[in-house]
Amino acid sequence: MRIGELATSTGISVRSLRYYEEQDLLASRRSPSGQRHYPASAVDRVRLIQQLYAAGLSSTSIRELLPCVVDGEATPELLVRLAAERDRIEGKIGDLAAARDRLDTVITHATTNLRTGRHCRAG
Amino acid sequence: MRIGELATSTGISVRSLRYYEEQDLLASRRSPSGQRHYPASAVDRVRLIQQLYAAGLSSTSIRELLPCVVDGEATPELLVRLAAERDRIEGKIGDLAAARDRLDTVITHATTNLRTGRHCRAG
DNA sequence: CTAAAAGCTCACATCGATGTCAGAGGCAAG
DNA sequence: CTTGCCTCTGACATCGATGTGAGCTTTTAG
Repeated sequence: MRIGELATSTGISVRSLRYYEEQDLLASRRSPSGQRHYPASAVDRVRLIQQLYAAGLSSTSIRELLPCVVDGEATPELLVRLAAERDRIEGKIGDLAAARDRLDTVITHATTNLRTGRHCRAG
Repeated sequence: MRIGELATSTGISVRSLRYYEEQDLLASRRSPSGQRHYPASAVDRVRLIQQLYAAGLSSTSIRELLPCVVDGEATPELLVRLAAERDRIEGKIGDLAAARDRLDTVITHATTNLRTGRHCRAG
């Protein structure tokens, strides 16, 4: 498939797909005229890339780790990097959960206040 | 306390504290010579700001929501914004958990492969 | 008093993924 | 052939929190 179709079927912009290629995250065959062509498997690959981006990995990290994530095999050094990213993500989950809990408390409290007739500017 | 002390006791740079003030997130009294002075409670406030930043809120969102988070009271509109942020955070937690699980799977798999003598470049 | 340390403002730099625009070429349908 | 849509490269713009440096004033320690 060509880049436009990959874009629509993944929800990722054409610009980003070209950027992924530039970052060596996503390969493409080129037609004689220079247009990019992708196998059907590219859809999953793009989704995986997006998942890792969403998890806060940089292009560099994804480039290094993606082969292992796809293959399920890694050198000891890469295993260390994988574990480090995993721990970073775990830590971030904890931070987010704490913030969520804080907001939940506020929401509960504020809702109760509203129900009992008080609001922000009232005493 | 002055800005340097607040910086060291929160681990936030002086630059960032001034930025928080510029963003109306953190107030200060000024001495006659113009130096910022903070009450002891500023430490907690800065930590709260950081927590919200870490949860992905923008300065604008924090500015709007911070009073409510501190007071525990909110107008119905703010309650909607609070809930929206909460849901966004919740979604992000889900994304991160999925990525973490993916990495965990890879780590487990790769570790097993290593133990049984295989590695990245072997068949 | 003096020198170091800390504070002030202003302004410009950074990073990274993505948006956007320009100009040119490719390709299918009329 | 032409029209319209897709694609190409290359370059510049963006956003937001923070870094950094200059030049100057205030505070503190000796």
